[in-house]
Amino acid sequence: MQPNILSMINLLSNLKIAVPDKIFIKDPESSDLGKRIIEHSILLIDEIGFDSFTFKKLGVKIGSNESSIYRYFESKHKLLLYLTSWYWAWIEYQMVFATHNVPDAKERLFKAIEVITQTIKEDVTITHINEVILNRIIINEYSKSYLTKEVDSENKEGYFVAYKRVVKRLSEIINAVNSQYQFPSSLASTIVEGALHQHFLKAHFRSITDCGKDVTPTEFFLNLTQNVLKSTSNESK
Amino acid sequence: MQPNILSMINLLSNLKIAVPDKIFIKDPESSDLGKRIIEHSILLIDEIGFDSFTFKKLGVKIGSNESSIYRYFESKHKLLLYLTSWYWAWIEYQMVFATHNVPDAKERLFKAIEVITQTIKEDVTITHINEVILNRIIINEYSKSYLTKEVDSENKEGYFVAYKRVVKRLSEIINAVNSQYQFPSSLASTIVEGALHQHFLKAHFRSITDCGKDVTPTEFFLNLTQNVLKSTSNESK
DNA sequence: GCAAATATAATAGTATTACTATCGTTTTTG
DNA sequence: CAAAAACGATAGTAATACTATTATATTTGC
Repeated sequence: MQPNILSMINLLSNLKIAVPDKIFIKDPESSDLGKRIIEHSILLIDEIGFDSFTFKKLGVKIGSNESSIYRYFESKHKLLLYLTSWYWAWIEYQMVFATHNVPDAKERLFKAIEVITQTIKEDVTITHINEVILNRIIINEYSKSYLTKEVDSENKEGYFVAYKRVVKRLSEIINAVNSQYQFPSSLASTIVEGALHQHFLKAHFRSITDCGKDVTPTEFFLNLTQNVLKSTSNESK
Repeated sequence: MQPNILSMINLLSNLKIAVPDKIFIKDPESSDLGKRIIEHSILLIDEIGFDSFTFKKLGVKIGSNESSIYRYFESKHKLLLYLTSWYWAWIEYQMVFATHNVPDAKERLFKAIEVITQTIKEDVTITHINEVILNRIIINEYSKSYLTKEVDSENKEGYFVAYKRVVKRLSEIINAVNSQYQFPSSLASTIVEGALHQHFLKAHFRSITDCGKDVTPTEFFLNLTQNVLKSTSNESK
């Protein structure tokens, strides 16, 4: 029997999303102040952008002190890594639930792409994290978390595992649909990154995207993936 | 008149405005110091990354003063916009040149994708601009030029026209190959952005890309585009 | 060839950022 | 209830991202 949507949502909201613990000094989930830091950093970054975001400004917003925030995160960069890790871990859970007990590989791929490319419409949990706004932050700021000179050492520390797991899961589903296809990882990473990009273009550079009112990034990437995998499977000898 | 001739005329007139003049205070091409600023900003950004790059450090490198550099660019952000505009205008030139006098639409698409996705191997010009290094900067820093709160106003000022022209040209070539395909702009923008991303993954996150020693981003995107356009053209009513 | 215009260099100064360090007070908990 | 942990307040630092001013060097137009 299929569990209904509501029970899945409940289960999701009760799950603690795992973020690599080297990212923070003190786990923000372990205290009230920590949760307020996360909640309001999402709101403030969305409001003024990550570049203008400072711990001092966040302190004012939450009625706390700059120095207290530094006891949770050693820098705003680490805080961004925390938020992005949380987001991708959350997406991974959505992917797993959406594809769970779906026997047909093509249907699993359809569901997975939907989870990855869709606009998050409503805040589904009752926690301090607003996923709708966090999704906007990912679209606008995610690249900044890895486009740094420290990317290789931070990658070694495991700061990007959540993101890489999402891409790997998608590439496995792609492979299950068509094991003849030569580039499952590149296709998966192109879909994940490309979805964020199409959402950005939709909001700021409409002349170079077909996504807008009528067309969604989901439609575009579903069509693209179907065509790519259909063609190659027809070629199989 | 033939379309390829129009294309060349178009390009020539666009090369003159390759870099919108509102980007700089004083045209760096107009003086020796200006050229040294461009030449060494490329080297220094590649060396230490855009985030650590400052006009003071650049001044030391070129034996000049911070205040003199500020007479050319009002901020390091504007300098990045200059470099990226120059890069995309240069790519556009390469695209038009490579597809010029190629009668077959599929062949034109092949050549265009090659120009956009290839690793730039050698510094082809004799100018102060090293395209190999500039290409690395675009891979590592381009997103930062538009992932800002000012993107809409800067877009209105025309700071991203060069980039948008490259995407539009590619989408036109896609359309010439298969006018039935529904998402030429999204496919084009996905290829342009995705190529940069695959190059980045190749260098830093090898586990989520198939691109590496054996496979190039060019191969991946050529295969993808062919499959996407083949499938849809077969469906044409 | 020389004055005027322009370009560049040198110096100083400002507000802000991204922290670190210290210390006192409040809150938690064993 | 005492010790530990958490938090707040304040101060301080080096660097950043500039602006402003003045002096000097270079180019140019007549």
